[in-house]
Amino acid sequence: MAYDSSQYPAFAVTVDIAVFTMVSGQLNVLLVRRAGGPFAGSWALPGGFKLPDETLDQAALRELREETTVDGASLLRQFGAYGDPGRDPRMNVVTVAYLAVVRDLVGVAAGSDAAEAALHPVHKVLKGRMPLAFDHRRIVHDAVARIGHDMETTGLATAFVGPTFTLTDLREVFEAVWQVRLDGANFRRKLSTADGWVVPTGQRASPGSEGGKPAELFKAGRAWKSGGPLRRSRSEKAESR
Amino acid sequence: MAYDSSQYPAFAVTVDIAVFTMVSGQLNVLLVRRAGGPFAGSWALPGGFKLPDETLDQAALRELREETTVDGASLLRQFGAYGDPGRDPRMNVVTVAYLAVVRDLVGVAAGSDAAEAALHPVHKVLKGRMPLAFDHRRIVHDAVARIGHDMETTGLATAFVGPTFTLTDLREVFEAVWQVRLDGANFRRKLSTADGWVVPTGQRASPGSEGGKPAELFKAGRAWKSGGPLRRSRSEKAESR
DNA sequence: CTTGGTTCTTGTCATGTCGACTCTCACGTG
DNA sequence: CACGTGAGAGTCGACATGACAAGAACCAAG
Repeated sequence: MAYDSSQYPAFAVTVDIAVFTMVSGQLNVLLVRRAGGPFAGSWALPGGFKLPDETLDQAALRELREETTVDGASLLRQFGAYGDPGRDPRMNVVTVAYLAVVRDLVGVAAGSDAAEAALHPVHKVLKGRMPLAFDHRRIVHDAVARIGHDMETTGLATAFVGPTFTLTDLREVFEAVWQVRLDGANFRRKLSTADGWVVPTGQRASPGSEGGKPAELFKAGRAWKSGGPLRRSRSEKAESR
Repeated sequence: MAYDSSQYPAFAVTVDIAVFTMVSGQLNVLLVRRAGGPFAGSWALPGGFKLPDETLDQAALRELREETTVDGASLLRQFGAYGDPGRDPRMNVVTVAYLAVVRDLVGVAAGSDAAEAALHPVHKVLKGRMPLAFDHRRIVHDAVARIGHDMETTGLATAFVGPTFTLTDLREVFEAVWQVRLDGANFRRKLSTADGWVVPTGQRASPGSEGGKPAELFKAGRAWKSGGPLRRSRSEKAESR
């Protein structure tokens, strides 16, 4: 068996990154409008070609910085590879998909390869008739499923909130991603039973215009390193989203 | 932006498959001895190059059949992509890793690209000093972690046992993969509380040479479609394996 | 055929967790 | 200063869990 590399099919390898954030209680995903090439003008996930001298993780980080102004830092997470024939009309492309969760997406700007960048509610992207380039709709769908799953087994939920947060902030993350309603009192009991989920800061948030008792501000504890505090019930998990 | 495919770095894309099975209460992985090329003579995961006109899933299925006599059927599961520079000395290769779980691995034979195929206990591969080709040791490590994880959230555990099984058979799967000891009585209670985990067949297994009451034979119920019956406790999950 | 050892199976009990609910507290608004 | 609102604390019953004990069904040795 000879190892002439020319006898094996050549592929381009790309990375695509699904960046999620919370906008007024709704899960949103960052999309860019393609400036050229196939699907020009369509919304797509930010991404680009992997270079030979970088790892996949590094490529994802680089592309995210190039196409948007998001600095994904350390919360990039690979979750799938997509290589169906014909998924890119130009050539054979296998893409490795990453997801990231950020809390503030204020400086969303388009990079060199993108004409525009904007946040879109996930439910509109998945359920509505909003065509995405390539198979990116499927990738977004898988990413959302992965987020819901990882919030059970990792501390991913804390990535949606800031360094300090109220329990209501955190609860709304679970409610939005899992599409459930959680009892605030039980949520507090679960999170504050001496486990290290949340650490009180002593400060209080100022109530909204509708009044109410000011909520305590917490920061995330150590327990999130090895899992999440809540698990979806079997019936909740069966939801299709 | 021009779309001349020659201006983008070319990669070879491969699929590697980690096939796991249970041998006398121990988790084993199927490895092949490389017949030629880099790492000739070393043990490696079965795998090979993806072709342009097939999906990644199809490539994994094909390679598994070519290099071994395993017919992985529908239980192939993609779990990661690996593309570090230099992981293959020949060229730029990105590999997409799959895992499979089978119950009977009697007809293990080497295919065209492999000189030999054999099962190896996972703990020897990971902890002992058994060098694998490329970064396959890391891939096996990730695959084992994924199996342990998926056994909490999918019905993967049932893939280790046959169409009918005793509760002890099934319990040993959890014990071997999670490296824990489970109480047989509580395990039975959990699995048989009218949920549809196990369905009695009415038959009984014949006890081993050491005697004992013959165990009931069950078949898997519907509940495994949407999760697993057991969850690891936080302390168990912290184990490094 | 009896005895001991082994495994499977059923049962019990104390403890812990979970969902649902009520009540009080502290704020803003009219 | 009442009132609405959201935060936080407490209660209760249902259920799940871990630990353990005891009975049932088999094998093997004496």
